[in-house]
Amino acid sequence: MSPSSEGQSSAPEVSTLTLNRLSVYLRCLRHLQQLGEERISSQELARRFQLSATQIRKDLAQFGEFGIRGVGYDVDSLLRRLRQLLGLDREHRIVVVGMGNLGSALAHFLGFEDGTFRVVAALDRDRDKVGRAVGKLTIRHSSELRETVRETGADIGVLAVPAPAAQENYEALAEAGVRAVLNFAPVRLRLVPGIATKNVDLRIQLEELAFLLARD
Amino acid sequence: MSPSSEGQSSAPEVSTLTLNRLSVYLRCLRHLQQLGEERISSQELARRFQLSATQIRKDLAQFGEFGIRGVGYDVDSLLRRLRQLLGLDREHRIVVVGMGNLGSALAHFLGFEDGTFRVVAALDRDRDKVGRAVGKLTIRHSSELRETVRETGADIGVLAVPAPAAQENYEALAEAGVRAVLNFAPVRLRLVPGIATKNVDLRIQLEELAFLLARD
DNA sequence: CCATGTGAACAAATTCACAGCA
DNA sequence: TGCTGTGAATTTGTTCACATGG
Repeated sequence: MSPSSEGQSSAPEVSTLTLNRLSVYLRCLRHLQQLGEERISSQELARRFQLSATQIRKDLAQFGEFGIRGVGYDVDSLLRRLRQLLGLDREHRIVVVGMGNLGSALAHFLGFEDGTFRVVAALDRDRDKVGRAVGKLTIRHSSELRETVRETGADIGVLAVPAPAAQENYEALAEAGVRAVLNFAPVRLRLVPGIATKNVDLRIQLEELAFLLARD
Repeated sequence: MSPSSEGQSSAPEVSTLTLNRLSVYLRCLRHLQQLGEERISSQELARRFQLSATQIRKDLAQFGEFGIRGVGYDVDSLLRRLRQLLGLDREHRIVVVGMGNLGSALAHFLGFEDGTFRVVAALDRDRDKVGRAVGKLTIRHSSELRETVRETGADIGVLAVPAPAAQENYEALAEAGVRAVLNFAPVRLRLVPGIATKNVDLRIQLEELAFLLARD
């Protein structure tokens, strides 16, 4: 099993690897668009961003014929298709649970001003933190999770609580109606069916670097 | 190419996937050790933490025979072997570049009190931030990177600067003598040979969730 | 015996090589 | 002609099934 556990979907099964590359392509295209480029070939895209041309084509071809043979891809329209494909044509609302260092930073950091992701609530179980401001938000108490999700229409939960509190808060998020969770706590969650769950484990990343350092 | 670009090592080539699972096993074992468990079979480990027993054995077997046939693994000694294998038997020193929300949080968060990773310096290019405290550290100016790395013996750099400044600061870290970099900036870095480089891209994680949400 | 360690079977992902179309 | 889209070949990763040995 991959260290980043996945949720469960139904349709033609697109892999996490592919999906993450689509995000990369999307970013590259945004960049090109800002540079005023109108067309790009897989070759050129690969060269500029250190990607694989064949893989770009394979990845895209999974979802339809987006390119023009002999020419390449139209930057604007590919951008549009990718955004749609990734579900970025509507805004996602994020509730962050756990207002420690990391949680507070994430509450600031995960809001993008482009109508894709917006942080709509910040919660903590520490009563002393409740009422404090985090950016434009006011911290609410964790016990108000259900109301918060209902009122704000949050569909994504970000877990930034200490490890021992993670499972409990994860389940609370699921209960409260969130459909996806990004977990920063260093634990293996017992997954709730129907909730798309991803782990971001910073210690694991550091340990990988430590291994590579030990190897030379 | 994987969205998390790897550095380059020499020896028997162990995959990122395996490596990350080893980190997971390590964590599970720490947990078991705290519970006072002395022995564990791959089966039992798999059951408790939702892993695959065969895969645990394959992963471990790559590095030697750690188990006792008919019995299982000795928690303590396996823990020791894994720590050693992952290069966690010595302390790694981290310098964080970029003291925005995320950088400051990481400076707090990435220090573990167990002799494996310690944040030894925090830098920013904004003169107004220089001199401020972040935890027990005082922010220094980015131009002092080289001296900072020399003085502190930092071997890992954490990049938490805005996207446009990432490449430049990445190369500066490499120049300054750091051997590994964990990049949080949402860019595809042009890699410096000999520098182990990993990307943690939070937007990509969110976009994966967005896709999964769009799919039902 | 029983759980590890492992070759062999299988599955997934990537790369190759080229057919097909603007 | 030149680049996309794609089957076929290859490589990489996972699972199976069992021989091995404490």
